[in-house]
Amino acid sequence: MKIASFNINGIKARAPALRRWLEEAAPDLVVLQEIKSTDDAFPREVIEDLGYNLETHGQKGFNGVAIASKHPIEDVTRGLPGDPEDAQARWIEATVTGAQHTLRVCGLYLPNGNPVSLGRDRQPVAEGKYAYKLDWMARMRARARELLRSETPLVLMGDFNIIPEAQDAARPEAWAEDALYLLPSRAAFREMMHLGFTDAFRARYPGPGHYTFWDYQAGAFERNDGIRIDHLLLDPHAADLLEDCGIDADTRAGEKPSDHVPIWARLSL
DNA sequence: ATGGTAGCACGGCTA
Repeated sequence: MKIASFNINGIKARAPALRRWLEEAAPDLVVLQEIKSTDDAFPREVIEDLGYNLETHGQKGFNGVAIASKHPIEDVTRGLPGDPEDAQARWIEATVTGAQHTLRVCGLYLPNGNPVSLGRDRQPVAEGKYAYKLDWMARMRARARELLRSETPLVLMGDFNIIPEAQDAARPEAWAEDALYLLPSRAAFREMMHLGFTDAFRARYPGPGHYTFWDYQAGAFERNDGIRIDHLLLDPHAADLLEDCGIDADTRAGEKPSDHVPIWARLSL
């Protein structure tokens, strides 16, 4: 089964590019982020016409996630547990069944966290949007712990808005005081990983120069000034099924592209 | 210090 994640940055603007990629890459399942649409306004035919089932968790104007799958989508839940006050649409879960295994999928759009206010000592202060990011990551870790107890294949994938290591940025120094790279952000990500997750891409491609996002501004893509912030995390059961993984960087060079590109993995489910 | 680009939706926020 080929599974993928793609931050499309607006379903209405991205419908043609998304359709082209779905036809070309033909994933069995894809989680989408930044659909920037309510469930009602989502142009479902863009995805359903290609033979996918679709479950959305939308919000007006911002955020919003979805799961599309050629297999039936079962046991869907919407929203990240842990804060009933949190109205932002950033988390969706579902179960799909392959020939031999069942897979629990979490599709996520982790908060960006900028701007970060720095104290007199130039250390980040956990307030406002940055506090929301760190709180959200603690809630994600708690949910991951719960899901790991089932001892069945589990994958967390999406736009994590985290640059895990210096080698995941073309110019790490440019991100030194950014919420995507600050030490508390990377530490929280490592805490998650230490529950037992495998970064599917890193498992197959060690080394620098692999990115999933290039800013629209200042010709970042042409200069390959990118960062790797979209990730596919596998629990030990799913990691044992990993066959292949890749980044479809060429979609960034297409017509009216998203600023992110798809990442995918093949699991022997 | 600022501005560079894009999406949603039509003003200003988010990234």
